[in-house]
Amino acid sequence: MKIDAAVARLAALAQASRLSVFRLLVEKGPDGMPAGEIAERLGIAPSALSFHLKELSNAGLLKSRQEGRFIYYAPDFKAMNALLGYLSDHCCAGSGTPAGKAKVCCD
Amino acid sequence: MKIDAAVARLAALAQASRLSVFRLLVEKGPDGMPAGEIAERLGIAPSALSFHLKELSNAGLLKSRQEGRFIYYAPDFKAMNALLGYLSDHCCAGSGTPAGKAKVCCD
DNA sequence: TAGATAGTTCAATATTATTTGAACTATGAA
DNA sequence: TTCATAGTTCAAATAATATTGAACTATCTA
Repeated sequence: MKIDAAVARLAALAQASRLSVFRLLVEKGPDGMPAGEIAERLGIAPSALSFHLKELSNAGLLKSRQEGRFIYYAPDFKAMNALLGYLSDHCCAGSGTPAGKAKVCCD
Repeated sequence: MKIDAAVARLAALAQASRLSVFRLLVEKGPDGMPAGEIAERLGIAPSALSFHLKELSNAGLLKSRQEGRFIYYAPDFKAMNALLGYLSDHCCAGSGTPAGKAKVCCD
């Protein structure tokens, strides 16, 4: 992963509403959750949620699929994993575990 | 770690200059590097660097110590590790490894 | 078809971040 | 004490983000 992608993903997660959205979707799992339900559960206005979902999607952290008139959003676990790998390799070496050797998250 | 601290740390890293600073300091190790050398190596204006160092420090990601008229900055590996643990637990479960069981980074 | 529901987009506003250069503080050396 | 160095702080300008409500598109149901 390049530094620009890492910055983009970190920025996507560096906002309370978006981090809450992402956490909720991770909890929900790969099937995802329709936008309306996310909005309702987190108390976010629909248009604001759309904006945040787009930010997360543009950063590559969310996948979506349309089902009828619902749009289901789910985490892209590979992308999140890549981010954790990047942080582990470049931002946490030098204190014991050598870069690239740390086991991170969900493989 | 609470969500607010996670957001603060993510925001601190979600900026190209700051992520570069943090990476450089991780590479350098626990002894740290004086502000001037960071500025020179990364080509950042002193006042801008001060601003970014403060952001990273406020987020808890950097330690500093004064030595003569130099101020050495070094990563707080524990803080970074806590962030990775948070992300691993809350933002990456549901895809194999159960939350809290993933091995992250530099223990 | 019309009406209702699910989401998005847009424009306006408000809020936060970032950069710049000048002024400032503190330490060390002559 | 005076000068130079290392860094920080401040205020102003700019740029990037986030929120709101209204208008819009697409899908479903009657």
